[in-house]
Amino acid sequence: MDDKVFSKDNTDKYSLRGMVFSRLREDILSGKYEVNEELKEIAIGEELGVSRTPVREALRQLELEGLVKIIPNKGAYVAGISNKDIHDIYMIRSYLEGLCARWACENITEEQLDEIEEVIYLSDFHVKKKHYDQIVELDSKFHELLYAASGSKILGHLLRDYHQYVHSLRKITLSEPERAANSNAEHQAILEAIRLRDADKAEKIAHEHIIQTISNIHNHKLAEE
Amino acid sequence: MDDKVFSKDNTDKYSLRGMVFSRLREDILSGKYEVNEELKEIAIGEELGVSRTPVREALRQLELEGLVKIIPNKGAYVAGISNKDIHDIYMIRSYLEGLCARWACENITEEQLDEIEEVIYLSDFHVKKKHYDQIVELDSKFHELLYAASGSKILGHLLRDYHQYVHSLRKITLSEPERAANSNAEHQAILEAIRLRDADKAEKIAHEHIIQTISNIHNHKLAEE
DNA sequence: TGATGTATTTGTGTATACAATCTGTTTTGT
DNA sequence: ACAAAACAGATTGTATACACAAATACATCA
Repeated sequence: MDDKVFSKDNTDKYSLRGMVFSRLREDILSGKYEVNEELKEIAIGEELGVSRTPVREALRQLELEGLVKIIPNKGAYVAGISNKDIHDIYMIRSYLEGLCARWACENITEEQLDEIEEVIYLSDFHVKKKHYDQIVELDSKFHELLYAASGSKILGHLLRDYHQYVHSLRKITLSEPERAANSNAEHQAILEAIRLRDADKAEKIAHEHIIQTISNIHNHKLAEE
Repeated sequence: MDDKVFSKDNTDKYSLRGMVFSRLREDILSGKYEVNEELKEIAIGEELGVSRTPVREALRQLELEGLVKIIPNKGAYVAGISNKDIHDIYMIRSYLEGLCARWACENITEEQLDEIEEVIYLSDFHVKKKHYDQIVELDSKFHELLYAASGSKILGHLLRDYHQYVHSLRKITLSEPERAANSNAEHQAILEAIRLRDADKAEKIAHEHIIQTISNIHNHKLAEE
């Protein structure tokens, strides 16, 4: 529900530009637009009931995120992300989450450790009850807390970006019961390693945690088709 | 010289927005603005001789890059990057360049291998002649070719971003003769590993290559102060 | 008929005007 | 004297108007 916690900036729902930005990103990621489809500022503006200005700003930002390709004096086109892109993002994340866990070993406070423990504990409960929405929410929270614990503005920024990027996918991946339980067990293991300040182990487990997620997505995709 | 090669999008010099964007980024990274200094749209517009519109769009994009913090209805403030941020970026890069080298093992073509070899060969020459500008240029080119060889749009995008980010710094780091020579030797080693399709080795060397750069920067910083 | 040049259309690039919002201060009432 | 409210100034948020560039269609000419 409360997406604010995970958004690093004010890019969200507090201005027309933010609205258009989120909306377009959602629509592109969800496949509402064809890849290479032209995004006309006026048309989008009319559809959303705003003028060109917020639309323009949103498009320029989406370009930086790589979801839109802008050709000067010509137009904006949907870039979209392929299955390979998604796979790449997870691979990249696997490395960076590892690094994040490593840094967390050096920087995390007792309070943060407790907070993460609480999240895992709560998540365990919801896994048993099969409350998938809460599980997804708590999974996000776990990673968010880890990002904060890394003590790195840059790394946090980056991981949050990718996290949001694949957010829609994650709802799917975690909705498979066994995976949700395993995932939580892995979170537990990461926490333990960090608590013991075992950087090598924490990095390794966090890394493998994301790799696990990849194979899970892969299975899911196969099952779909 | 030819910066275009490294820019993934048209964010550069082909529009007022692009101009303002590059200019502001440069100015923020080079420390022309104080951290937390307010960036007023009108003032910047007047200084650069453009209206608010391109300035606004540039600021919104810089926010996404993390260089500017925008408080809604209030203003834009310089976020800047600290020495720790730079260190973090290099650490992140060390992992990602490793991954990049790994993927290059799987995807690189013979032509690309030859091209990289040529760059290294040329660079060797300029190192001996102490042509620092060309060395920096070729170093950029080496990495750029590797990014392309990874076959990953996402990873390439990301690494190019960070590469640009620390571009000003890199001019310094490579201008130390021994480092330039060592750096080139490391490039050679990376190339060899990739040619032999030894992913583990390629990843390891590429990773350590960036780590080396970090300690070099560290030394340099110490020498400065 | 085909090619070329021009006019029209469409859409972006930029500038400016106006509305909403925030901040700090002054004023006013107790 | 102090607190709360109202006001003034500045700055951003949005809308609109105009300028420019690109694409297209059509007409003209070889």
